[in-house]
Amino acid sequence: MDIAEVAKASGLPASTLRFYEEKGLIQSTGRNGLRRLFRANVIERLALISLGRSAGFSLDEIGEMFTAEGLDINRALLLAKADELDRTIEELTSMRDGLRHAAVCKAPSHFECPKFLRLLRVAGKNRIRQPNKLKENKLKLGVQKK
Amino acid sequence: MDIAEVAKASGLPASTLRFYEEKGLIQSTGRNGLRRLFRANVIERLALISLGRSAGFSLDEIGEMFTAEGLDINRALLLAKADELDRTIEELTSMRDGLRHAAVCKAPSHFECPKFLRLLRVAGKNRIRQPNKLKENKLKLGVQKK
DNA sequence: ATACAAGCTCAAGTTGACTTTAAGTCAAGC
DNA sequence: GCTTGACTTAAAGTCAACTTGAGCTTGTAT
Repeated sequence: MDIAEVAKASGLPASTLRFYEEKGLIQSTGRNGLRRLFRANVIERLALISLGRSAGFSLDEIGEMFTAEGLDINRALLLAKADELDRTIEELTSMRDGLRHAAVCKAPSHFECPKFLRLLRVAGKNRIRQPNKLKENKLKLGVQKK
Repeated sequence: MDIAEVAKASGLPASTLRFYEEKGLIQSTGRNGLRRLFRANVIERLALISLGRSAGFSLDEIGEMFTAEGLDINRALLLAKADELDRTIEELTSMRDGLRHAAVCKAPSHFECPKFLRLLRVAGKNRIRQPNKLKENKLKLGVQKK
């Protein structure tokens, strides 16, 4: 496959594919002139990378996961990330409840509302970065049937 | 209060306070020579800002929330953010379950495991940026009693 | 044979939320 | 009078994950 096909199949721009290759996350298997050639299984790779990103792994972490040939998934790392997600989920949940309460709370100042004060205590940690303009993400992974 | 006191009370470095002032998120009420003076209620402001950040608001969004004097919270914005949190929570939950499953799954390739494939479909959207090195966040908000 | 769209490389730019640095001001203490 | 330390400013740096741009090369269609 050439880069355009991979881009289309994965939903990722060619620039990202080059970037991922440079980072060692994917490999091209040769060139046709200048042009990169990819094997079809790169799509699966990219799906895994996308998945990892969604789960909060950094590209570096993802890179450490697949060694040499094929994808060797580090189970401990997975479980650790799952635990981290648990904590995040809990915090986001309090946050969501707090926001809903704040929207209807009648206390004259939020600082006089006990729920709001509890919310303040819950916050503090767990700052969320604004995601990278995820305009429309159109990952078409129907994990192709050969 | 001078900037050092505010820094201590809020847990935020002075550089961040200057940055927030420049962004219009907090105000200093005057100067003693060159030195900024803050009113005590700036601590509450900072607590709100921290809260907003934790809930996923950008600084710009937070800035739009408190108009002029005092904090005027935009209820619609709050509810919208709460809904957004709901979606995020759902996705993170699938993600977490998927990770836990992947860690124990016996299928020869993850691509042969139906749960894993479902996980792949759930992902796609909702990329999480690595949080801003949140070494130790030590917000000491005991919301001071006058 | 020639045009041209699509690739290529390498370097620099973008974003958001800060942090760091360099250079300067100032009150207090020795 | 001089040092020290806490503060000031403006500008530059950081981080991750990409994106963009300039300028060059190529396979393929006319």
